[in-house]
Amino acid sequence: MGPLETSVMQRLWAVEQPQTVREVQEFMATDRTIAYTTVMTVLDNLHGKGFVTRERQGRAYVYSPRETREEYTASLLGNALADGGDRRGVLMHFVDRLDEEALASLRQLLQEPGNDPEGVP
Amino acid sequence: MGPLETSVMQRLWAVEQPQTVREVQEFMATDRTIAYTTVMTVLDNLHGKGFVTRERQGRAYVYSPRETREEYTASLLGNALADGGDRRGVLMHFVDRLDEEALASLRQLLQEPGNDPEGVP
DNA sequence: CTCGGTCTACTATGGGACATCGTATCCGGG
DNA sequence: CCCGGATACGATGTCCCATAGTAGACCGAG
Repeated sequence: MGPLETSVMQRLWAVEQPQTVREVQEFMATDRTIAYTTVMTVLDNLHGKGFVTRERQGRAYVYSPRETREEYTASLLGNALADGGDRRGVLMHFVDRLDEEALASLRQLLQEPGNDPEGVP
Repeated sequence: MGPLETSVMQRLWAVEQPQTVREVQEFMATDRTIAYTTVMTVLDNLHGKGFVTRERQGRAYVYSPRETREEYTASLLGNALADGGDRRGVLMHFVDRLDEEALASLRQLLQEPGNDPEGVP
């Protein structure tokens, strides 16, 4: 994903409501100058790549992220881990560089036993 | 990093000894046809980007990876985590998708208290 | 000392992805 | 029916990567 595509995604992630092209464009135009059609193309590309979904609302499309930002980032981590060599070695260096806050989060998340898929009626 | 650059790095990581351009080229030429100068350019680019170091050995350079594959991958994970939104949320989804083996590694790594930097004379 | 082979440095070209936007077309409301 | 806003389509420029040729440097063998 290129930088502009990333900016657009971050905008979609930042607001709750699905956004029209115009809404995204107007927001981005506060920082930089950018044509309506540029934003439209980017959103269309993101849709083609499956990063966002869209739905007609009247005449316009409204765009929403397909995954939350955190889900998406977690996928990136997972993929990198999957083809990055020895997993144990990778994880070792990874935790080595985490700060205390992240370590605390991780420890807690690992304690909660992955709520075993028992009968939860 | 492009696919060819990745292949070259993986070769450097796979062997222990620093490699000359010719050695890398000969290895890659078993799979595909690739010119000596192509491999040279790639190694030179990787050097320019800081992914490999090189040293003169006689007339030729010998190239070595700057980091181990696992260190490099761990950096990728770290960077993704750093600018991928709420870290706790990311980690939650991340561990959710790990298999038992990875979870076991992680649990063990987190138990070992980061050998406190006490006086180790 | 000179020749030839090997190595590097420099340069060039083509493809693909991204950023950028203009024009043409379409459609619903007044 | 016509207008304004929206989309669809396509064109262009740039940058990075893959690919490789050529020229020059250097070293060892006669």
